[in-house]
Amino acid sequence: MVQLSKGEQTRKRLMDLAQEAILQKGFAATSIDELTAGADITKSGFLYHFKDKTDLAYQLLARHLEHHEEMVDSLLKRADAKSDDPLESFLIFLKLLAEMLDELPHPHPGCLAASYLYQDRMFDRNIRDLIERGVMAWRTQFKARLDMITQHYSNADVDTEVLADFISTISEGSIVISKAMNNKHILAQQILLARDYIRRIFAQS
Amino acid sequence: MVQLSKGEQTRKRLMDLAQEAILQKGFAATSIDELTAGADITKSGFLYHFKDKTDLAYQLLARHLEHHEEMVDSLLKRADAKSDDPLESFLIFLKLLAEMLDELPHPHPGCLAASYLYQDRMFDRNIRDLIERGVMAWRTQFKARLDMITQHYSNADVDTEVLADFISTISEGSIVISKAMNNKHILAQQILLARDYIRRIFAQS
DNA sequence: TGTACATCAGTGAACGCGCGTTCACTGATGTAC
DNA sequence: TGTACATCAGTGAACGCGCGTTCACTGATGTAC
Repeated sequence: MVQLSKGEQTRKRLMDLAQEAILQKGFAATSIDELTAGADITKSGFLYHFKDKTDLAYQLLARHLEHHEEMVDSLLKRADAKSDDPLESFLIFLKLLAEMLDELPHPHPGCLAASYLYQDRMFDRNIRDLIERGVMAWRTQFKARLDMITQHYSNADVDTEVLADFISTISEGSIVISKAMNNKHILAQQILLARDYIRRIFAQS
Repeated sequence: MVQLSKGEQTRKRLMDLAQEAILQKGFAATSIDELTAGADITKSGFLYHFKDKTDLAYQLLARHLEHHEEMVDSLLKRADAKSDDPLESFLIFLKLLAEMLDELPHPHPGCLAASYLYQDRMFDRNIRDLIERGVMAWRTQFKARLDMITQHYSNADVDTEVLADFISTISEGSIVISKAMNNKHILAQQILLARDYIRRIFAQS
């Protein structure tokens, strides 16, 4: 763990509080007042760390996308360490992802990008572009894996770009359905279905 | 089309404006003022139709779930008319759904239930229960279909409840990814993948 | 080692605006007898 | 056919509160010479 300075600690506390509140109530309903009350700081202290409220939104999204990328990279690496076969490795990755999500202590709080997308008129170009680049990065990463797989299993006729998006679709969709049903196991269940689909696509017939 | 009274027309205009605004900005950022300005009415006129702002939210969600149910029922009926085989009929349904979504003139504006779920602390029990019952209804309806299919194709080993949720997951997830990438064709692409998966599950080997 | 200055991490008061809600009232239309 | 009353679909003024932002200021820590 990196040691944080006093200012960085306050800043992190504000961002953590903000992320939780935004995922529960939305951006507009999350007030600077409630964050500063939670972080034991004044409103002016908040504005020392963030130039305004949308600056907070931007920083928060950037941090979220970074964390997400780190998490996926780490799982992909662990999967690669377990198999040299691209298909097998990707299936292991999906299994690790499902396991990780199922073992979270609380129900998944939601994806900040999805939350923003359902309020996107609140934000400017910069933020919408950041989301698009984020989702595009997931697509590119998964597509590269799937292209490698199709080279090894040429019997499969598949649009790897659409299939790459499928992983993102299942992730985002299962969060929504999990929230709706108040059932934290839905994420893992749905991801394992996607995994089964990919397995079937490339299964030798 | 049913003829609407003057009051019902105003009410519908308010609800249409509200739904669009909420899907774009979220509930908290959608003000009564902007709706009444759009509907050429005073704020007090709004409160004649809705007892308060959360009453609007409730009515809106109820209407959304009704519309959704009618749409799915109509597609299922059209599919049933084309085949007596439960698997074939379900596959036709998914194709009709994909076609319908792809032919929408504008990008899909989003699902009101998902929007609410990403702001659920704004709402009370009633609204959260309504969402849960809605998603549960989708599950029940699709599960019944899938159970019929498994009876005809007993070679398949499948959890029909999880697979029923899969349809909802893809629907919700593809809306999010479609918004992120600003590409309205993603919904149909993703639903056709889910369709392909179901076809493979029950394909004779 | 001392001093001057810069940066960090905030405080505190004030601002003006927009919000949801309350309340008393009203003209037009529908219904009972 | 006339009259009394009820309902429909609103108006208009006022309310108090919370919001994001601005501005001038400050004590503690770090850095240059």
